[in-house]
Amino acid sequence: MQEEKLRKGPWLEEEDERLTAIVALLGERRWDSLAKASGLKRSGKSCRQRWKNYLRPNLKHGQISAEEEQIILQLHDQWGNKWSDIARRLPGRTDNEIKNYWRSHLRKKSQVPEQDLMLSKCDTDYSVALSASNGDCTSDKDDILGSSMDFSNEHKLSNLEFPSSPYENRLSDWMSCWSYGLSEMKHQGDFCSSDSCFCFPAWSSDDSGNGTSLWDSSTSLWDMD
DNA sequence: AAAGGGCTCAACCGCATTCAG
DNA sequence: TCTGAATGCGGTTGAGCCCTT
Repeated sequence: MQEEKLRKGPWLEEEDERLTAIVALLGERRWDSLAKASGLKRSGKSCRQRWKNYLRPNLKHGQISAEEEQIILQLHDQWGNKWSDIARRLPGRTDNEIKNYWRSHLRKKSQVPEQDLMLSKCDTDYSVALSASNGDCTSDKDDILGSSMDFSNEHKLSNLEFPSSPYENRLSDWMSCWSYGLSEMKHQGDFCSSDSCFCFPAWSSDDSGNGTSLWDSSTSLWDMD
């Protein structure tokens, strides 16, 4: 059997759309399976990274503000190269973005030599960190559904092959609901995100919208049973 | 206008950690 | 408890853009 070669390099718009749609459907986990399910010739790892750093809703893509810069400087002073920790204090920013920004803009500004930073790391009161606001829930991806859904027809999700783990079996079942689910979601007109998770407002059922969501917010898991 | 050097940022890589069976 | 898979993280790379000469 010949393993198909995985794509590398910059992502195409179509790939982004596919990934966005499949993550909306299946959630942010099991990236390998998700990569296969999407039909993308990308590794799960690559999909995960693309999602986290670029496609995830609520990401800010604009310039880092002066306040944000101050925060980065301050936290980097405190914690060193803990990019993911710093990113958590800056809603909408990714660790990658902060890391790049620090390297290109702030490294020279930083007063502390890099090797000393590791010594000064401490778990001081994180409250410095800025109660970051969250209101910024607007998403550029409002039209995700509209622009991406056609691929379900073109790319034959039904042809997917999954190994036989329980999750993947259930995933297969899910895929068979694909078309129905999408049209239903589209009808609902809104699948919003909260933090890093998508949740479908109502998955199925009657016209009144009293559907049952399969997203279990208490466990942060999809209820596939 | 062309060359080249520096900068930015998306993406890759490898290791560490966590999770699930 | 062990082991393999999945995920998280930080460092590095490289393409493309911009600025200077």
